[in-house]
Amino acid sequence: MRTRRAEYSESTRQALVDSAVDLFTKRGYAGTSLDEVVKRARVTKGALYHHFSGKQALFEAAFAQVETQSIESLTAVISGDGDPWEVAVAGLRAYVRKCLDPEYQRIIVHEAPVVMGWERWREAEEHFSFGLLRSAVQLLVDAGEIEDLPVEVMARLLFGALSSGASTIASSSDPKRTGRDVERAILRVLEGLRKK
Amino acid sequence: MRTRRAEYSESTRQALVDSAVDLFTKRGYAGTSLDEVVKRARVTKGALYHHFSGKQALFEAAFAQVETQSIESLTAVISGDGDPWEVAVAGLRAYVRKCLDPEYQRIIVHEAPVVMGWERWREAEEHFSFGLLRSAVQLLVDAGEIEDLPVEVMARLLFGALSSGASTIASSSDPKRTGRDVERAILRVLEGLRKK
DNA sequence: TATCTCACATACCGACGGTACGTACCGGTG
DNA sequence: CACCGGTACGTACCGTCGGTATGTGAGATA
Repeated sequence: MRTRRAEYSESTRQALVDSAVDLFTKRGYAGTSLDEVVKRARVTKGALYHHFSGKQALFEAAFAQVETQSIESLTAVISGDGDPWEVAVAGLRAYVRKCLDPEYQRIIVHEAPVVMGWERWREAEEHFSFGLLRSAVQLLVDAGEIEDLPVEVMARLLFGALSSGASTIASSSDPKRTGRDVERAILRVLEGLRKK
Repeated sequence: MRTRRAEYSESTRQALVDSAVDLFTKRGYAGTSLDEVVKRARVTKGALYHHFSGKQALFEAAFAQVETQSIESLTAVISGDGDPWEVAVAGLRAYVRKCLDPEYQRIIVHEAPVVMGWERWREAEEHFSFGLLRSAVQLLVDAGEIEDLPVEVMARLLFGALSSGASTIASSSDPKRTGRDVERAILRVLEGLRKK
């Protein structure tokens, strides 16, 4: 049953999350006040605390929204069932591009581990970007394309390297050039792991 | 001229920084109140705001202290002038060990980029751990040990991978095993970049 | 229509970062 | 030795912000 009240409620919740994503991206978690969030969403703190248990919960909702959108755009790239190596390379490129999105970079890469705590962040990432990356690495190992080092660890290292690379690109004075360098370096590292 | 007054003052400042390092490590930046810091240092906020312009400045002092200690222990490892490759490997091992130190991991790796802002963190790191790592990479390239990809980018990627790897080890249920896996994986990546 | 419920709004509290101002003590000067 | 200037704090207070308790009105229910 889809009542009108429920629609209003969902709309309010969505407005709060959108506002949160926007402000957390611009000013960070600590720099964003809930008063600002509710003001931009044209509601009050009563609404916020009705939908979320607190600031942390609101952040996690913003986190989930950004990650969900990312997953959608990434799976579209990966779902093609061509040569595993080609697919993996395309996925890498797509992920680096994603990391350059301000929302993703600020909320997911930089703030989330601190705000949610590294342990909880890691757990949440299992179902999102990191989970996807690990499956990709697993595919490459299964296909015999790269050495079969422990997948979990390999994925972690790659994840860290990619995030760091994306941050470097984003704050570079010549993003285009740095972007090419990062891509080439990552590909070169993968080539180094490739079985002949 | 080393007056007694200056010694007292320096001692007070040091007590504040030590207290800050300890509390920031245990509870993080946001979770640490300045009242706690000054209480543990057995002074008041007046003293704190005499020595530091605010909470951020106190954090940066803590950051500098932890990094300075790290630099000292790392340069000791690297300063040996043996085979560049051996020195680099020893340096990598030493850095991963450093990342497992709670103070370093929490303050430098996790909190600093968020608290100081990524840009400022990057700038500060030029004179500390990252600067050291980049020189090490530069040495390997100059010695013709690895491919001469852009050093800056390579160092960034390696830095991110190492930090991520260290976090993985620290939160692993079997740190010893994970530690070995991370070391092996990193070395394997470097081998892949090695010129034949 | 009467009632109930829930999705908010309003008013308020305590904690915390930061500031203004007071003060005691050290170190130099006549 | 008396005096004085400045440094190194301590104390009292303010504004902001996250969180809570309670009121209320529109929409669902019978």
